[in-house]
Amino acid sequence: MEKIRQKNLPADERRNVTVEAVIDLAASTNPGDITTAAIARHMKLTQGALFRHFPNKEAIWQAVMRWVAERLMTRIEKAAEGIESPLEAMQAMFMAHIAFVSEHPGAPRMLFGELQGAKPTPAKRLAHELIKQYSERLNGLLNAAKSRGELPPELDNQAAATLFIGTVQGLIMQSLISGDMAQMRQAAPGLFAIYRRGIVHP
Amino acid sequence: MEKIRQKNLPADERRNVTVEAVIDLAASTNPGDITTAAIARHMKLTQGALFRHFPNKEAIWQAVMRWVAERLMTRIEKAAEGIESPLEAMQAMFMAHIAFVSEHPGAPRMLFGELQGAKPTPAKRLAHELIKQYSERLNGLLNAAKSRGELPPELDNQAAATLFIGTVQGLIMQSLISGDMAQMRQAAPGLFAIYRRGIVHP
DNA sequence: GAAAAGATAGTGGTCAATTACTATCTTTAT
DNA sequence: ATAAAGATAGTAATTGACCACTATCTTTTC
Repeated sequence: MEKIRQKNLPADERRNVTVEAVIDLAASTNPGDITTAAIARHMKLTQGALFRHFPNKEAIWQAVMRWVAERLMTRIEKAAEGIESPLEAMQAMFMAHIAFVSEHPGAPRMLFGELQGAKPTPAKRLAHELIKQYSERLNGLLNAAKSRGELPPELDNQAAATLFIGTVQGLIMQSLISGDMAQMRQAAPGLFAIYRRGIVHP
Repeated sequence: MEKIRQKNLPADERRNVTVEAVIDLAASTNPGDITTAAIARHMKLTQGALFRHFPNKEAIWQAVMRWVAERLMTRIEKAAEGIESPLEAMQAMFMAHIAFVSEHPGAPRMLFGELQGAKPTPAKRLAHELIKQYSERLNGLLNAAKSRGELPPELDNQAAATLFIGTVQGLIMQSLISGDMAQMRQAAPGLFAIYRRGIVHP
């Protein structure tokens, strides 16, 4: 009594497969150009069947953003876990972020694509929350580093946090443009080294 | 003999107006969602009339990218002109870039939007050329700074150039997200200061 | 008055979403 | 145990909205 090929997946699992299909497609397609037909084709389903599990396309996008936010944040938290030095923790977060993106190139593209949008869709709200959570985490680490004497007290937290995120975003952008994700992991340590010297010095 | 209201513009000028209309719309609309109808409406023209001046939509996008590349590069060249210190020149370029973007928020969105695309359109080729030209300019300045003793010779040019562009891109991204362009010009000096300390220090 | 620029009204194609139907799995009654 | 009944998942065809682009007629400009 073996399940060789399970054609009909339960609803929950089908939704998960859908999200992964979108992330997959986003690695090589502009998110705005991903059609429901393309998603369905990629998971070997008919286009109409998608709407048995999602009320509309926007709901799919929402599910994808939730997936990205959850996976990215837990990945970053885990990386920083148990590291006593805040500066070292920031470096670990940086590397974990880059590693996550190099495994899922579609993830940042969905995020950027959503943030570029004009009107406030539910998916965009999720993207905003992710960025906000990220910034607050960084701000906490910067303050901790200051009270431990690892960073000068006069450092502008806002600027330091913006530059951290900007460095990640910039590196991702360059890699997306060149299409070479391996290069990203290689360049990451050098970039963080420059950033670190910039915030450490008086 | 006064031209109070010239309804029918000559072809050249109409093309310029079209490009400006697209940049204008891109400030508040995802580039991929800008329709020819929206462009025409924004310049108080009927949709079909656009195709008297452009063979197709792709040609419009090409013209826009040319506009962005030309204006941005001349702006940056002018800013660095006559500054003897390469590091000071880089700072001037940084500020000029930020100023340009804050005046034309649609410009970086068109650029990013085009670079995200999968297949190689003519407009995307132009975008690539812009980035390449920019990188080479930076590389030259970094080398000049090294031979003048303003930067340590062991500095990784590739990393420094990536971080420069990344810093600009990251700042732009954050401002696009918050929708506050004034904040960008305010935050720019602090960001460049951190970057500068990062590359100067041994 | 001729050429250039614009208005009007289409065309074919693509997309998200809907509908009517079929297949497959699960539960329940005997 | 097993067949009937109900629930769940998927198919195939269609719909209406919208889009880039075109053909034809009208107005403006020199």
